[in-house]
Amino acid sequence: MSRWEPNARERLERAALALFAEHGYDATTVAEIADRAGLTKSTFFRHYADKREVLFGGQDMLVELFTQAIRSASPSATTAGCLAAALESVAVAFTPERHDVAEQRRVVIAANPELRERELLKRARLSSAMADALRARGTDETTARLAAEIGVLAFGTAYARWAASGNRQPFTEIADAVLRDLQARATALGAS
Amino acid sequence: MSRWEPNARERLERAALALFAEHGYDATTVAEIADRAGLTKSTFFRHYADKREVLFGGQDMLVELFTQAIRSASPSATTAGCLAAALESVAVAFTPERHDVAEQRRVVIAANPELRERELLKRARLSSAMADALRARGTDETTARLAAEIGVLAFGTAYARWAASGNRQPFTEIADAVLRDLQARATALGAS
DNA sequence: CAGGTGATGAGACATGGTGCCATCACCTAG
DNA sequence: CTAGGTGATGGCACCATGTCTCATCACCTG
Repeated sequence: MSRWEPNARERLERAALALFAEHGYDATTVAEIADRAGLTKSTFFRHYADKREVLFGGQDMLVELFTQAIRSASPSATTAGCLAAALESVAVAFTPERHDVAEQRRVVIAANPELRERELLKRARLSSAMADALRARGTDETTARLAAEIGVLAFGTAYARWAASGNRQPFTEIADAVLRDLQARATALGAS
Repeated sequence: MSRWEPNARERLERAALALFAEHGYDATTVAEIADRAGLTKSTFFRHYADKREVLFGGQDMLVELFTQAIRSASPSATTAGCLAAALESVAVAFTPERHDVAEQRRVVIAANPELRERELLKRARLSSAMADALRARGTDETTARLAAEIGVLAFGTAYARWAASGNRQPFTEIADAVLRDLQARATALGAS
């Protein structure tokens, strides 16, 4: 178990989540996280730009899934159809066996303003990437931004419901229902 | 010009904006800001929770204006009508004489990821407050959240256009056009 | 076995941010 | 006019985050 144990990132993420859940985010120092992972502060910051990032390792994959789904959608698909496809494509990241970790992570983030702020940044990046992907297939500027915002709102709502304690409903079903609801309300709102 | 010069907050905000514009946000220390304002680091942190906050002093007023406009809207007003009223009510904060400072502030924030992140937090608070105000007048949960998101998107777009160099169009006109555009797109998006 | 490569360790350093206590201006009671 | 109370400030110690540089070590390759 020397210096070259593999999976440094994974070890750091596990250690961080466990310590945050036990003592809280503020009361946990980077040195403690690194210690628990058998590493040092230096190595932590070589893997993560700051302390918050250790909880957001999977975000790049999420962005990739969203944009890939939109890029590979049929040219004749509607914008709303693209949103549905994008939401469906990320379901692979929210399998039942990841449910417990997701819930733990959700609680930790919810308890700390600094982490909620970082989550907003991640959501904004997601929205921005979706808008780019929509524009790339010819959607006009305003619709692209609006649809991306609705998509992120739907994702956030669906993720929260999926991760909430006790709810074992598949992510796809939740996301589908949320998106349909939002779409209907958008119609009513625009028509008023 | 001793210890008890008044308007400490205002002096700190001016000093901070000037230094950020000249040397950049990162290259400016809190001690330098305080020095320039004739104060000390201690006093800075007594007025602002952290270094970023010094650029977001007017946010509470913005929230107040938005929610007040929605609260005082006619019970028979549509949700979209509430958004329009809210956007119109904040125009008092964006008078021509504040244009230059706003533009300077916009540039500083745009140049720094940390500050952009904080701006997202402020927008989220705005959205949350608007959704609360809408719910308070009977709007259903989903519509309230969606409308608040659209309202903030409209505000952000309008503010950016208003503050952008050279544009001297009144805020009200810009906001109105942006909101109408978004409303039309929302209809089309929902109907697809 | 010599050298290159890449991840890690170690420690100095600046800054952000917190906490405590002393200081000073102003106000008010007596 | 003085004594004390109040509130904003200064000064300083302190810890954690985050940056930087250099040494170290494992592994691989010629």
